[in-house]
Formats: sequence, C-alpha cells, structure tokens
Amino acid sequence: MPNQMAELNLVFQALADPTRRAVVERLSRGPTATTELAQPFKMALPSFLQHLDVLQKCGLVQSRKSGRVRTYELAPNTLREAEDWLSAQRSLWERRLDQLDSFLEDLKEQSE
Amino acid sequence: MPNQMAELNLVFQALADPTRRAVVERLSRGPTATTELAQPFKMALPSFLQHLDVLQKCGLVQSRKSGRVRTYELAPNTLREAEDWLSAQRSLWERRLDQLDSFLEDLKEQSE
DNA sequence: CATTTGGTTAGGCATGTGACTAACTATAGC
DNA sequence: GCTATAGTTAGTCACATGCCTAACCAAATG
Repeated sequence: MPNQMAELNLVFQALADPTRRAVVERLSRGPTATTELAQPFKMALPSFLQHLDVLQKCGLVQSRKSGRVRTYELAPNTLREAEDWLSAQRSLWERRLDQLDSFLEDLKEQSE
Repeated sequence: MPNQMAELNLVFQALADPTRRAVVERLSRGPTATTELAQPFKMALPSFLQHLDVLQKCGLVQSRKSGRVRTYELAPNTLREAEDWLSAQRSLWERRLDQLDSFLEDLKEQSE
C-alpha cells in the first residue's frame, strides 16, 4: 500500500486549512447542503467550492446531488486513517520511553 | 485560545509532506542529529533543513545544538493536539449516529 | 593553524494554492 | 414559459512552497 502515503498527503493538506476544518466540524454534526455549509464564510461560492473539492478528493467527505441541491457528509474512515498515523507515532515514542525507563532501571539494579 | 487554531494549521500543513512525516517517524524512535536524519533523502541539505524548520516552527519537533552538531527530537504534545482534534470530530460523528439510532428506536417503539 | 566536517544563510526559480469575477447550466416555483 | 435559486466552469492573479546552488560560519582534528 504505497497509496496510503499519497492519501495521507492529501488528507493532512486538506486539514491544514481552517475553512476546511470548520467544514469537517460542521459535517461531524450531520449532513449539510452546499449553500448552508457555505453560509458562515464570507468567501465567494466558487472559492468555497474549491475547498469542498479538496475535502472530497482526499476522501474526507462525500456528496450526492438530488435535484439541484448537493448534500455533503463526513466519511469518517479517512479521518480515522489520519488519526491512526498520529497515534502510531505517539505510541512508538511512548514505547521508546518505556524501554529507556527499564534500561535505567537495569542500570540501577546492577549498581545495587 | 484562538491560537490553537493557528497551530493546527501549521501542524497539519507540516504533516502534509511525506519527507516531514518520515522525519517524524524517524524521531518517534529516538533523537537524531541533522546529517543522520537527512541521509535517507536525496535532497540537498538546505532543502532538508527547511523541512526541519517547518517541523520546529509548528512545535512538532525541538532541537538543541551541542558543539557543531544539532540534535532533533520529537515533541509529542503537539502531535497529540492534532490527534485530539481528529478524534473529537470522529466521536461527534459517532455520537450523532447513536442519537440517530435511538431516534429510530423511538419511532419503532411508537409504532408498536 | 590548515582542513575537514556539520550546519547555516542568501537568493533564485518552477509549481501549487487560495482567492476573485464573470458567465453558464439545471432544477424549482409561479 | 419566466424567473429565481443552487450549483458549476473558466480564467485570472497574488502569494506560498519546495527545491536548487553558491557562499559562508564554526567546531573538531591532524
């Protein structure tokens, strides 16, 4: 899965923008239509659409259109993949500290 | 803390680059000096240094210099802040689904 | 003290990103 | 069918990002 990496690039890139994070926050409370989603932001609609595209292309969000209104919703799997990467790094780091601890313990025991 | 947001921008931006994620992965296994960190990458050292700067400016990494060698290490608190944001969104989403479930349950009970 | 070694600074260049306006398409409602 | 509404497409522009080379500084080391 070398593709995982490419996806992480896109996901983190997507989350680096406050507008897009705000959209994710909004969508974590439930599906929402384009215009309603856009409302809190004072940017032009096409600009806002670009953000939605970014979110969709990286898989954080999906949408379907019925009639003339397109509704977006969160796709939590992708969110979790990012979360997993982060927690993996942190747990590696913590394990290393544990090893360091027991190494220091050993040293102490030897000197006793 | 409106500053939290600005920091998240920088952190996710930092993690959006595969070189920088690789550095974080390396550092989660323990502190490392600049040149050794740079070795696996075929980019010029100044380019690589820029990546380290990005990681340091957003607080993911810290460094100190002794003699002429600078050693980098992971700063896991920042990592956790990003992780927390992600898990908050996901848990909001999950809670909403639960509510939806019990809403549907209620409907079902009423019709019985 | 001359030289290598580890790291840093400066400046330049191609590409990517995020915003805008203007013009367009397609459904809904009267 | 006409008009308003929801969304889309196209094209432009300023600025940020990521890479490079060249030159530099500072601590080992012979």
